[in-house]
Amino acid sequence: MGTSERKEREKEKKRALILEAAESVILEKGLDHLNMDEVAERAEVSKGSLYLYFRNKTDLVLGICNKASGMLSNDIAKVLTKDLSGLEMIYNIGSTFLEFARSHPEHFRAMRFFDNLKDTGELSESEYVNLCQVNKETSFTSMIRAIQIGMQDGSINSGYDPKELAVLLWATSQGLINLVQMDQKESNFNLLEQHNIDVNSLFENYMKLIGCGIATDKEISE
Amino acid sequence: MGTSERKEREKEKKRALILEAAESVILEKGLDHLNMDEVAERAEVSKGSLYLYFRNKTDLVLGICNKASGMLSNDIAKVLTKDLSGLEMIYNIGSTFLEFARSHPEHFRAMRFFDNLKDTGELSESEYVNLCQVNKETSFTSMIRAIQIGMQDGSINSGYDPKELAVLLWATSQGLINLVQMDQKESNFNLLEQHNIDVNSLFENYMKLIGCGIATDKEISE
DNA sequence: TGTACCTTCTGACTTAAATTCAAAAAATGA
DNA sequence: TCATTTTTTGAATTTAAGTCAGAAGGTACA
Repeated sequence: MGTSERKEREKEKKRALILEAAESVILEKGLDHLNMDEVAERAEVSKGSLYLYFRNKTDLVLGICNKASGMLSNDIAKVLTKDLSGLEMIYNIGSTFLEFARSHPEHFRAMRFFDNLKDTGELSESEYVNLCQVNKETSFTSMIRAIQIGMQDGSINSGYDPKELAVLLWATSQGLINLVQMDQKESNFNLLEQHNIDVNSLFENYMKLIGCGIATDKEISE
Repeated sequence: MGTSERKEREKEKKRALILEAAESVILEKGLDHLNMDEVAERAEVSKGSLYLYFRNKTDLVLGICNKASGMLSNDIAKVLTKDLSGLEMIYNIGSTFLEFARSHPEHFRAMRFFDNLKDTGELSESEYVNLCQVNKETSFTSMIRAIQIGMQDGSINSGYDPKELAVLLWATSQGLINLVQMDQKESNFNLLEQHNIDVNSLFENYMKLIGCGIATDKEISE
């Protein structure tokens, strides 16, 4: 009867609508001022309806994390299509990551929210958990790919296990970006500002530091 | 009349008592199941009293963060008293950091809570904010010191700005430790486990990666 | 010792926000 | 058109933080 398919589609559309409403709240007020009443109001549905489309608030935020991590993993995947050496790809992925966090800070925060949930072990039964995880894995796989390419083309030192190196790059760049993001909010006391450190120079030095560690000797001398 | 001093001391004692109660809840149930009723019960005071000693829940958690960051900064300061090269000190500080996070995961989480507050810009008017920040600065300063020592004794490449390098090391090791901590909680999907990566080997490789970047050539050849 | 005053403590109350659910409204299909 | 199913609603519930008027306990001085 085909009706059910249409309904399914409409349901998805509405779900997307609610997500957009939630995003708009987040962009305006920040993730930790997200509240269900306001989402309902902006999405022009009743509060009760939200819960027909999302299991709970966490589920809703994970929905946003899913969009966010999807965007990021796309951006990262694009790097692999460029005509670059593996090492350059790694640099590029790093910039992409940083650029994403700077231009979508609240989305980036939603991704951290997901990580935090994992950290506390309370992942709930959100269907988005798997989607988020897949997005993350996808980005991560791109990273591994770039490293493998670099090992093949001789731009990256083959002495490391590609996966392990990918984890290292992932974790360290995440740490760096978190710090940068934290420092953007003004406060009476923040590392970068206080020590007069420029983000771009910091990032370059990160690349240099990492670069020294992973590039082949040939590459370094250039 | 001296009474007020005694009272002040007693007030501090009680404050510490409440903090301990809160810590015990956190150790048992995790930071995000901390609730004021339970703290009151364990500290054997009324709920209202909590608010005589702490402005609000955030203030209480920052009190714990203060303890935590104090412990960590002490541990780190100790490294500087050892008879080591600057580069070895940096390694040591890294291990100290990792070790701290592994043995006091909830305290470490409380420190992240502080960072998160800074991130969202809502530091409230907790008196602990400054204390936490000072602790952090202290650790950070130890790091700078170690780097300077290393540049003097020739174990660390002088090509970097010590502060900037310290920020890099700080941020990247934080990122790495966050990842490790996340992965400790079991979940159906986590990077390290899934890719069969051992934490110790990961950490060693981090040191190696970083080491290549910051050590002097002389040092590397050894 | 009694009493006025001050400080600290208490727990019932208020508030805010997430979540539920019985009943209303809308859609479906014979 | 009308019975049945699906979807929506918003008032009610729940939970946990935070408040505050009054109780309890101290202190000082006659």
